Amino acid sequence: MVVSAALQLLESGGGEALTMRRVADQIGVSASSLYGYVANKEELVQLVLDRIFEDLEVPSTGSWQETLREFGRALLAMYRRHPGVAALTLGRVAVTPAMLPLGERIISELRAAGMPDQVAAFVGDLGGLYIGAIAYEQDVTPLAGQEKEFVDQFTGWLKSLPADRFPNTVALADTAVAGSADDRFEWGMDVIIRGLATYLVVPPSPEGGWPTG
Amino acid sequence: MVVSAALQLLESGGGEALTMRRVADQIGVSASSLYGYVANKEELVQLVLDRIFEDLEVPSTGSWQETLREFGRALLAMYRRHPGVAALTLGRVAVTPAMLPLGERIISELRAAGMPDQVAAFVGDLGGLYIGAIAYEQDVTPLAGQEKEFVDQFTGWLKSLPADRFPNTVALADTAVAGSADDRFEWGMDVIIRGLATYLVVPPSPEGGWPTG
DNA sequence: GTCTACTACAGAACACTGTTCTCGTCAAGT
DNA sequence: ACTTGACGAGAACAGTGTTCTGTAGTAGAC
Repeated sequence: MVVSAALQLLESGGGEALTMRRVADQIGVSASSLYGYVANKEELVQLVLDRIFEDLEVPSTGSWQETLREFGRALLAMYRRHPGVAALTLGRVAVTPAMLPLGERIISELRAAGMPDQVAAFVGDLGGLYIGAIAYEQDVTPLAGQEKEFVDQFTGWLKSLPADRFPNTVALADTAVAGSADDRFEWGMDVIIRGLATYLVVPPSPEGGWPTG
Repeated sequence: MVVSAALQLLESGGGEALTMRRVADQIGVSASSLYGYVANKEELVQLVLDRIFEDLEVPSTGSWQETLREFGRALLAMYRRHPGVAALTLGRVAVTPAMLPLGERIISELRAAGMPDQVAAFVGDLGGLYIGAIAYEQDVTPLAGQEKEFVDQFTGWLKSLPADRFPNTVALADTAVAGSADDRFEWGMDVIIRGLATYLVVPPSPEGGWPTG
């Protein structure tokens, strides 16, 4: 009830809209009465996080690489559906009951593929941080119409730098902003997955390309 | 003047201490008068970020791997010296003038090592996100004395899960929380650096270990 | 039937936040 | 001497999370 109202507020207004008074209004109750349902805002946030991760599941693919990639995409898509949530997961020990089956499946798949235990245990931390940070960044980034103008202005600034002091920065100005946000996200996941692959006890064959799925 | 006061507040009280009224008090001025020095809090934050990145420099090492690693450590150490700053960089297009020489040096080193332009241009984004997210997490995490107790409690919770439904989670409970925060950070950088190495136009020789410096 | 205990809620209040508006003071320029 | 402009203080506004106090209504006990 209260978490549904909170989710609705997040969807329509982002993280700043998640206010005790607004949640109370949403369910037709005074702000002070909210504290009958919930101890404080922190508890409300935890409930929201748990609810949200209930909708996620780890896809069944052939390879652990593709599983990680697909799950990462689903996670990012979920963050995008609920703006403001990424900011809530960062800076919080965001391990809710709903996450347990997800972590279990991923660890299982990684171990089955021959990944050392230490790596399998840490990969959730690394991936969660990366995707959470990306989602947070895109949350707060200037949106829609302004974005292109902003990017152009930023590129222009980089290009206008003195080429003798910043030759590489100037040279790569266009490259740095090339590609969509999705492209950058996919590339980052690629780096991480390629890095993880080097920990396999059965090393991949170098010729024929790296196992990126 | 104002940024020095702001930095002092961050050092002693963390991110929540950075308040316009407190900054004003620190320099012996009323809150409203602060707006004579600074347009708004956002501008003050940008000034703080720029000041902070002035103290950083990219070390000169033999390999690009060691350079990335050393710079990453310096960045994390800087975040730790100034609690609350990591939260400011995340969710903000945190490219200040003081960062330009740093980015230039890193891009230069990567290109010289044979890294494709696209990778060299993106690596700052990926690394900055990862380190910023880690620093933010450690910022907000319960500190000092409580930490060990909290970790033990968390491990206990994981181990108490039904082993038939979460066999891998239970099995790796100890492994997941093993190692210090620094260990986890170093490992994450290792994954990223190993992943980046796979993009080199001159591929590293697989036998003899991966080039992790 | 009456009284009591308890629950759910509302309203006001407190200590904050960023920001703006208005006012006063004081030094420099003409 | 008078004006102008800068500088800063104080109050105020619209918010925030949270707590305290009071007030209905309702269930159960005698």
